[in-house]
Formats: sequence, structure tokens, C-alpha cells
Amino acid sequence: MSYGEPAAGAVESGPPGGGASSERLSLGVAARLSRYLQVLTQAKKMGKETISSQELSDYTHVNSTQIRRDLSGFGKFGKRGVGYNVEALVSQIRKILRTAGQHNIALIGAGHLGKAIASSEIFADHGFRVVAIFDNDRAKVGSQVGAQAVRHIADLRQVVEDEDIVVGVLAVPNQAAQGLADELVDAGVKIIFNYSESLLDVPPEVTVHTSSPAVDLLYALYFYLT
Amino acid sequence: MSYGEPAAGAVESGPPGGGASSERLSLGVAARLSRYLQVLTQAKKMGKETISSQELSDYTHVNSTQIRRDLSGFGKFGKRGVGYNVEALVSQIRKILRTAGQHNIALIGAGHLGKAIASSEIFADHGFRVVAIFDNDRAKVGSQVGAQAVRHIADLRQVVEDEDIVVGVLAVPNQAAQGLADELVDAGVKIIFNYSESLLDVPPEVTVHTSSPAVDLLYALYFYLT
DNA sequence: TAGATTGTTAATCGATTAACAATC
DNA sequence: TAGATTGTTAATCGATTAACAATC
Repeated sequence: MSYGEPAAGAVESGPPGGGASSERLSLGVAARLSRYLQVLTQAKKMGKETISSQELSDYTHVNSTQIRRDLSGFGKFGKRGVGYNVEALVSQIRKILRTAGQHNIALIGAGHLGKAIASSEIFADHGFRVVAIFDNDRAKVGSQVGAQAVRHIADLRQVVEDEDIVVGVLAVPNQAAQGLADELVDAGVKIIFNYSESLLDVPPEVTVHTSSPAVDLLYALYFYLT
Repeated sequence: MSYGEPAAGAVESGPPGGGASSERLSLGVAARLSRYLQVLTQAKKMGKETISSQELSDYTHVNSTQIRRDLSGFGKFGKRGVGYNVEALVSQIRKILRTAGQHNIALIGAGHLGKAIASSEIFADHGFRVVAIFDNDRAKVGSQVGAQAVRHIADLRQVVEDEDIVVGVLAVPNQAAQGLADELVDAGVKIIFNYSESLLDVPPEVTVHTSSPAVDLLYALYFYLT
């Protein structure tokens, strides 16, 4: 309930080699670094070699001074007059976020949304691999979605254990969401990404993130209308 | 580039009737109010009549004092010892955000993601109505998705004008995103909700919001791993 | 060199929180 | 009444920003 005590950024920052800096990032810094990473990943794909803090600012809506400040807390990654090397910055931020590796995720729901997620690169680009897709509709079990065959939800526990899965993505109708969240919790998943609108009740050791496009839109609209 | 000057919350707050308070909300307040609204909307659906700031805190991860503070800036909406009336609070926040009305949106892309969006209530619950679905694949034009028949992208400009559309939702593959964003801009849309990973370049009067589930996951994972 | 952009300082402002009286 | 929860104060902390020297 109270993370975020440690001061932002300014960690002694071990040698570039990859020191495990012990301080936990503040919520704000971690969130912003994640956003920079998304833009950088995409910029890299587009063949961009360097990027300035101003360009990053244009895409993330974070003030450019803030960006330079966030980054300079961990080392001198930029080149004055030039900007930041995209590829180098991607690996630096991955190192800082300690999410450089691959993470296996389970996808629940093989409907339109599940198929959209499975066939998109949105997770793969960030080191998340959908290793299994589940549905509770036996009619869908066995059909191919993306690179995976749909499995029945009864197999969930075993797969979570075998594949060391920490993250479950819920892409199911509202009325099914709580029940399937319970199954994810029982199976040992620690982070649930909820694409339904249901308010999910889970034990304290499990974190729920609810996707809320409509909320983002309301917010954007407010600033358009005023 | 620099909104957010006006002080948060504390507006004189006209009579509950619905005074147009002239101050613009700060970015933070507007974002949090939108999140409260989502939880309240769902709580209302589940038949909940009152809700405490602590319950709102559990679902939004916003500190309960912060919530009470945000709300009390606009009036005394709660009852001590009881909490907030869900239905009343929904309409108060809608009034504060001045998004009480209906807003028409155009959906671009009739693939899996487009279908998932069109058939979900996630936008409808917040007063957004998908009034048209477009695709550039003539094979899909005319097919039924949700309540709408798919139209060809060539009709976009006319529909945006006729239906007074401000928001366009892009649910298309990365490589098509920039081209279709250009079409949305040409047609007069002011807010683009981008479900692709592309970095979109648009003129300054248009706002892009990019959906980033992987970023949210990275962020959640950081706090799980540390 | 001239232009661009980083890294960093210092000042300001808003967000966050604990605590508690008020009151349902 | 007793318990719960709001509304509000006061203090602290982090985020934000402008400005500019350093330097590519």
C-alpha cells in the first residue's frame, strides 16, 4: 500500500555492465520509463538511430526536461547536440526496469479480443510471450489461435506451474471475469490484466490492472471540450 | 503544451444544479475523476447503492484521503458514517467532467480488435456511441459488425461531418495506422485513440492517445519483481 | 565555428499523507 | 450511544519547469 518511498532516479548507478541497483524506483519513474521504452521500441523498428528528448516528449506527452532528468539519474546515456542512441537506450531502460528477460503469460478467452491479442505483436515486442490460450467453451478448445491451440480452462493450473507464469490476461465477457480471475488466483498467477469491465476481488498478494480505454477517452475529451 | 496551471479541485463550485465552473481541472484531477467514474459505473451495474472512499481506493489504487479530497473540492457528496451514493456520485462526476452527454465515435478497422470493440459495452457505458465502422478492405464492406454495417473508408469524411464526430478509434495493423490517421485528420477528427503500436505524426490540434497494455504490464511486473 | 541538445541546478507548484474533529 | 466514514487541516515530499553551462 505504500511503495514509492525511495527517492526517484538518483541511484548510485553501478557500472554500465549491469549493477543491480538496490533502490526501488518510485511509481512515477517506473511508469515513465515504461512509456519511453514503448516509444523507443517502435522507433527502433522504424530504423531510427538516435532520438532527442524533445522527440520523446512529443510522443509521450512527458516534458523533455523531465525525460532528461529521469534518464540522467542512471547514467549519461545521451550525446549533447545529438540525442540518445535508440538501441542503447532500449537496453539501458530494460536493465533499469529489470524486465530484460522473457516473461510467459497466459491468455484467457479465445473470442475476438483474445484473437486480436494473440495475433498482435504488442506483447511480444516487450518480451511477453503468450504461451497458452484458454477458454471454457469446449467448442473452441483445440482450434488454432495465433501460434497456439486453445486449451480448456481445466488445464490452467498445470500450465501455470510448468511454464512459470506470473501474468494472466483476461479477455472475457464481464459476467465470466470474476470466476476466471478466481481460477487464475488459484493457479498461482500474481498479476491479472483485466480487459473486462468487472471489478475483480482478489487476495492482497495479487495485483489487478484494468484496461480502461473509455476512461482515457473521457479524459482526452475533457481537455478537448474545455 | 502547458495545461494544468489552474489549482486542482477547489473551485467555488456553483449550486448543485449544474453551474459551469470556469476553471479547468488539473490533468491529475481529471484523470482520477475519470477512474472513479469507471468504478462507480460498474458498481452501479452491480446494484451497489453506496460506496466508501476506502472501497474506491481498493479498486483504483488511489489513496482514500486523496479521493475524499478530490471530491470535496466540488461539494459535500458523501454522508459521514455511510459513504457516497453511487448513482448521485456518477452524475456529479459526469457534470464536473462535462462529459454527461453522448459522444459519437468512428471506429476504423473491422478485424478482430474492431469487432471486439464494437461488441463490447466498454465505450457505450460511458456515453460513447460507435456510429460507424470503416475498413479499407472492400471484401469487408457491407458485412455486419455489432449494430453497424461496415463502410468503406472513402465515406469517412462525409460521416464525420454528418455525425459530428470528434473521436476516431484506430484498430488497424501497424503498417496501415499512419495512413488512416491521416485520413482521420483530414476528415476533421480531433482525438485519435490508437490501438496500434505505430508512432503517429499528426498536426498539433489533434491529440493521439496510444493504448499500451504491454507498458502497463511491464510496470506491474517491475513492482512484482522488486 | 555555429547549432543543437544534454545534464544539472534551483525554484515552484501540486500531490500525497496522517491525523482528527465533525457527524451520520 | 458506538462505530464508521466524511471533510479538512497542516506538513512533507516528489514532480515539474525554466534556465543555462557544458559539450557534441
